[in-house]
Amino acid sequence: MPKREWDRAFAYFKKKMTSSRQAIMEVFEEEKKHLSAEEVYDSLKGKNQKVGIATVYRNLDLLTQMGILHRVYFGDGLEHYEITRKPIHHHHLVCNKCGSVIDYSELIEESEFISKLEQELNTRYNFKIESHQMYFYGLCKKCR
Amino acid sequence: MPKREWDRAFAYFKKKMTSSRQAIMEVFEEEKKHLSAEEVYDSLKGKNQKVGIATVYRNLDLLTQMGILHRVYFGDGLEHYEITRKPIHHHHLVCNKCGSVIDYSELIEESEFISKLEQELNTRYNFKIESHQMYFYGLCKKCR
DNA sequence: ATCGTTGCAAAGGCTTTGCAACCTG
DNA sequence: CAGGTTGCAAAGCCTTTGCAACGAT
Repeated sequence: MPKREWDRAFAYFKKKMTSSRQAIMEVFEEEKKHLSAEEVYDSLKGKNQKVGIATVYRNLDLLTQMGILHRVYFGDGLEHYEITRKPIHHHHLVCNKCGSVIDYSELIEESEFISKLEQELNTRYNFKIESHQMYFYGLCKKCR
Repeated sequence: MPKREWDRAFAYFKKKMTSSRQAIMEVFEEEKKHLSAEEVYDSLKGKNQKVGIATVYRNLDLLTQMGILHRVYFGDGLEHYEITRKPIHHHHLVCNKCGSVIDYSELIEESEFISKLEQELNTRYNFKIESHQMYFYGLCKKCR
């Protein structure tokens, strides 16, 4: 959020801070959820910010590489993006019927458990786990 | 695997057992991993089984709906499919650099933990969780 | 014989790319 | 000013669909 941090991050990656990028980040800060490229594009149009769809894709990709956003996938054929909020991870409950998605913050026991699990997996498979994603599929309140 | 079970399953869903379907399932049984539609298609071609790509897609979809296969997504833009092996779930370690994927079977403590977690989430969000998927991203043995 | 299934090619949907004009540091 | 960034349209991919011929029950 603080504009300073943005500038620093962009400088570090040798990227420029443009109005498109700022506008895209504002969309995520306002909507606070997982958005597809087209949803971001539409949201910008609604705010009279004329940003081409290609630019939206390019910047979602850039912001993902910078670690500011990350991709999530719910099985509907589109990539979605959400703000990376450290250190609070969140996972998703996806409704198999209506496709709605509930975000929930990792419970404390859960974070602890996963952390231990990651250590175990790192050892066992000589891996270096950097992040994880968990999806639960089922029926939501309305559809069950 | 037992052909009998297939016949029963297909009869139940009012579908016919065709040579294409049998060939597709054989590919999964032989290769025993997550395959994309095109990988299945290529594998069939290699076996001199002429099955159109559209048929591959249609049957992967059908088999998924029947619960025989399920979809997984590793972030590379393609859907992958794998055989559903009850009751042993497995999760994935995905390398951010080379894209390789390691499958590992859920550890016992893990199954237990997730099971409890699912109950908690069902109560908390009035959900009915039917399945889950977990992905760990990082660097593999070769790339770390 | 009926009705699901297949192949082919065309269409569709999401994402990427080429390139000239534009803007930031 | 130099070099990253943008918009537009075209191209690229993966996936789905229409339709006539085919095949399983």
